[in-house]
Amino acid sequence: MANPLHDPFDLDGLAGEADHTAPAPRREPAPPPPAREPPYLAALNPEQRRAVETLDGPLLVLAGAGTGKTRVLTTRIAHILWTRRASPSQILAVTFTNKAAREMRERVGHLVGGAVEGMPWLGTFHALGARILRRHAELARLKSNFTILDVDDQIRLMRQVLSAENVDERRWPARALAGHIDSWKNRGLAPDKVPANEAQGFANGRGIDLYRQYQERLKTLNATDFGDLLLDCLTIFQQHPELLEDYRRRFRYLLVDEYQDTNVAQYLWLRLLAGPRRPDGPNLCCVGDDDQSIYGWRGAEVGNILRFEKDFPGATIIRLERNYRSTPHILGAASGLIAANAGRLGKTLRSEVAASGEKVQVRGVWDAEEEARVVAEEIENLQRKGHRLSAVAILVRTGFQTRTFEERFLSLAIPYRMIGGTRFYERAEIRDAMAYLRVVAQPEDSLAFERILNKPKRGLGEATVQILHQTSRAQSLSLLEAARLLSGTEEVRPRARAALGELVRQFDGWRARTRDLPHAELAEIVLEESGYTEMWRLDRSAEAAGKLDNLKELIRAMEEFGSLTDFLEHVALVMENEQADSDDKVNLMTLHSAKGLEFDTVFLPGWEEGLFPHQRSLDESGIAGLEEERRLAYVGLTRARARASVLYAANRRMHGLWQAAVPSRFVDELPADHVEIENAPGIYGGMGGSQFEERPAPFTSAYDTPGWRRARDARRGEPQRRTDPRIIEGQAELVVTSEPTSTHRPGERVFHLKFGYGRIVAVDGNKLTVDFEKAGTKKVVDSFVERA
DNA sequence: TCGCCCTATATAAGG
DNA sequence: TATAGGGCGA
Repeated sequence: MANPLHDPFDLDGLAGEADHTAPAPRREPAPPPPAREPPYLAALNPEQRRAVETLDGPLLVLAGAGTGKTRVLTTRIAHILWTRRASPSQILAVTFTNKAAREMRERVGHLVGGAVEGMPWLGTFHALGARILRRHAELARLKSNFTILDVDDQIRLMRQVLSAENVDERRWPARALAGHIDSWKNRGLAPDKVPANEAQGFANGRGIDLYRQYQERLKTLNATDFGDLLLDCLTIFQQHPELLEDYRRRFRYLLVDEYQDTNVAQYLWLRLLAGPRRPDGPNLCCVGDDDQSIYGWRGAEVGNILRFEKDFPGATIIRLERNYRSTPHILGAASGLIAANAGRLGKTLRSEVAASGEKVQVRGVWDAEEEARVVAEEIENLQRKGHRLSAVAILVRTGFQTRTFEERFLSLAIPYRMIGGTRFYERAEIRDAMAYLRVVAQPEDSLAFERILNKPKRGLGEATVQILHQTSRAQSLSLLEAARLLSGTEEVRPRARAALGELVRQFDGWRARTRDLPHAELAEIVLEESGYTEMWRLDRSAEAAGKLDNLKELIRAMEEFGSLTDFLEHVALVMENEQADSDDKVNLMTLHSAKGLEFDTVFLPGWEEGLFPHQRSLDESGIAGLEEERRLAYVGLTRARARASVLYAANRRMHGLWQAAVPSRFVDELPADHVEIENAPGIYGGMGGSQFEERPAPFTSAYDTPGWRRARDARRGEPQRRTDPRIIEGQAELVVTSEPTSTHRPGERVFHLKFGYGRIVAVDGNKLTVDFEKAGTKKVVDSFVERA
């Protein structure tokens, strides 16, 4: 292999590059651009056009929802190519999701007439990070065929580290450590850079040490996690400036999508690649919308976009404020809502849609079942009027909310599709199959080896695994090599010894055949000979058939790739198995996965305090969390072209407990001019008239939100009181704390809003087990019952 | 070593 | 409520 320090771009394997010849810094005079005005410019509005034509210097495009952000990005790339400012391989274009990358590639291809195979540097942060890291793997103590571990593997590896260090896993769960490490990596912090005081809370201050050990284990496994794909790049760039310089000269244009979602590591990565501003340095263009920053919880820093002018002096800022998607009412409602957030760059979206359209519908319902019933009914009405189901979406805050809708749709035979759910490559059987292939491709992948060691059952249990680990640690061997060693010694029982020997022999055989067999065929042989498929064939359970189908699908998917390595890379970085689903179905997904999409009709259920804004968000991040939730609401509303419908339920079952719910403060923040309120009769008034007033005092004050006040006032027939949206309650008030112990005693007769009268059977903290007269025995939280 | 049962736990999500 | 992981008995 060529020395990557001196000739990193030679490994590209790209044919037909314009600049293959000159490694030295140079900027040849560009050939004159074609005289004729490019056809794509005519399709742009003046601001978009300026964003496309401002090619020199840092540029921030603040693109509000529905203002043609992707069009600007893709047209800009086309324009760079058209004006001969750079060849395709000199443009770095980075996105967050594979979907966005794919769309960008397609649209650029469409604009420049097909040939964009030459854009090797268009992809997600992680894909591009992996690409760079594979070229310089040895600088990060890796081999270029390193494995990219998924979250599942990460946790298992951390468990191993924790148990090796005798850390009590019940007290310090691996998940929590994973969380810490992830957030350090998101902030670009290698173990030696983590501030000492930060890990105090974990395992008696051993957090950083555990982080270091985890990194060591990764290196011995020749593996990285997702965070390393960027973090290792940062380290390499910092330690090898000449190499960074090569990349800076290489990339004449940098384009970044969804800049508001970048975390610190991504920001540093971009800054390093952009370098100081200079004539031969790259030109950076970031596109984003601070109002759509909804990934703070996974490390995104809105600050990055807010700080752009400071970070890149002399930056041009262009606002795209013409919205081509939503009607004025929908846009008015969304704008009014988001105005309650402080610390925005500020945009005034104007609707370019002629029809004023319907107002945003706001509707209170009794519970989730009614919510689903109402939505399904409206969808059927739309369908009767000739609307397509695929133009309808239901956007929920949390995953569990989809269940009620699914049940309703199933019983009414309304076709629907779940977007986001469990992904193909996360299924257990797919992971197992992948683990076999990973060991074939990379025998040092001991995590994969351990995963399939006893799948199917080979009589290799806990005891054998322990000995394998000891041997592997003592002799610095991979688990596979440890197994090879142990299969020839007396250290394990004869049965296990034979099984180990057989497994090692099989892997040797499969590995030997990688060269002369197509990889999909080899995979079939591996799964067959290992007995893995047989295991599922013999399985009598209901899921077994589906799992076999999935395995077939896996083989089919493999056929589309050039090699086993390519396929493994794809799975690690893409996770989803693309399925073209053009059928006419209702779309069901979380608000997070709806970003970037649009629909004629959007239903937004579950606008209740605690669910949306989500309690956890408020507890963990206070006002910042609330503002992020509000941005999420903004994203939800702005998905709608013609119709948006907000719903909230008076009662919701969460974690198996019934909770009385109050309307979200966001409901109250929607400007009255743009909404039409339609409360189902009796939701916040009829029933007994006591559910708001006769609560214990601490509960009432905790729920003193605008939405709650509105519901209460509406009930009293008083005029609605609008609170100044800029005044946000202090964090303490946002936290709903349930009383730790109940004042209720077994034997008491109580009344519950949903279940009626009953007698307390047991008291556990604030949870009561109540034997209801009509509803049977239920567990409820004490604040939802009153003494009868 | 396997399998069952109990209990603790977590509910946002992409690469 | 649903599930996953740990503990314990056969």
